[in-house]
Amino acid sequence: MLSIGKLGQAAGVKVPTIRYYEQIGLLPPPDRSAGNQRLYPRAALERLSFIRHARELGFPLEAIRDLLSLSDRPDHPCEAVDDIARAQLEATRARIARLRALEAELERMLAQCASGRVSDCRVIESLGNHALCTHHVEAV
Amino acid sequence: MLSIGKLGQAAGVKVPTIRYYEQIGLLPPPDRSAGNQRLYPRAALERLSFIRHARELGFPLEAIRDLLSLSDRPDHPCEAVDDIARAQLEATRARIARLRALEAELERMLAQCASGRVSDCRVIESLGNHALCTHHVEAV
DNA sequence: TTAATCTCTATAGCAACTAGAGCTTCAAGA
DNA sequence: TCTTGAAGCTCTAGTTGCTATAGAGATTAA
Ligand SMILES: [Zn+2]
Ligand SMILES: [Zn+2]
Ligand SMILES: [Zn+2]
Ligand SMILES: [Zn+2]
Repeated sequence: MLSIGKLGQAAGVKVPTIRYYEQIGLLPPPDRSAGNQRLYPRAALERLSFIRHARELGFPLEAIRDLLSLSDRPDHPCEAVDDIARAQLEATRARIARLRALEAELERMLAQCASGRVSDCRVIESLGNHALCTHHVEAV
Repeated sequence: MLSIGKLGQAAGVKVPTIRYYEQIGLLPPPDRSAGNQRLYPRAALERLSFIRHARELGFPLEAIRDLLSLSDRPDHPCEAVDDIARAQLEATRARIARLRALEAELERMLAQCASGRVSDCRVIESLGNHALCTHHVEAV
């Protein structure tokens, strides 16, 4: 059995985060010691590592909740799992596309600035005048 | 003079957002009508458009606050302005790099899945077993 | 004049944690 | 056995950048 601190260390998750996951129902409440401290079985480490890995990949907690409950049904087809992963891939690609447009605009602004006085700064000018943008992406 | 609604429409910013910007000191409190409604001069539209454009480019509000106060000193050198923009460019590039690594890992997971049962799903397996990842990026 | 539309303040909520206060429990050394 | 310090407990509030709601008052058009 693991204390919350050991579990956190083993999974690479901070202690308050574990308690937070329990609070929102992502981790089941574990048994307690005589002194009311949480004691986790080995299985909790697997589950928490799964969550951590999915978080690193950008899955929102709601998606992770679904993935976890799907993984409890090993005999079902994995279509729903793959759908969630595909949605995450799509979201990731959309964010990349948006950020690349922002990168290009920032680069352009900086390249045009001759680094003189603020009154001549192309960065300030471009920010103030939307029309100076060659391309534009709406918020996603 | 513009009402808050007209200002919001003109700048493409929602009314509660304008009030929020005033609350956090990003926009100066405007004069009020006899009936206590906000009345904005034309200059407020410029300022708000500047903020909106910077937000679209991903600048955090704190950076925008700095940009605005720098733009009030036209005779100063624009170094500090360019520094902020460069920092934003760097942050954008870092996020892109991270997202591209995530994209690759999601692609790999999905490509390897034969779409059978959950017990054989490579997506679930990869999420559960960190060691299956070929590359990895720490959170930024 | 009356109805529709705006605007006002204040409060609460979102994601996904993080930090702190003030307390209790536990493990190891003297 | 006692003591000390780390680790644990609960609860609340803060983070970022808004958005939503409620209930009231102001303004405008027909
Ligand atoms: Zn410049
Ligand atoms: Zn632009
Ligand atoms: Zn699958
Ligand atoms: Zn991985």
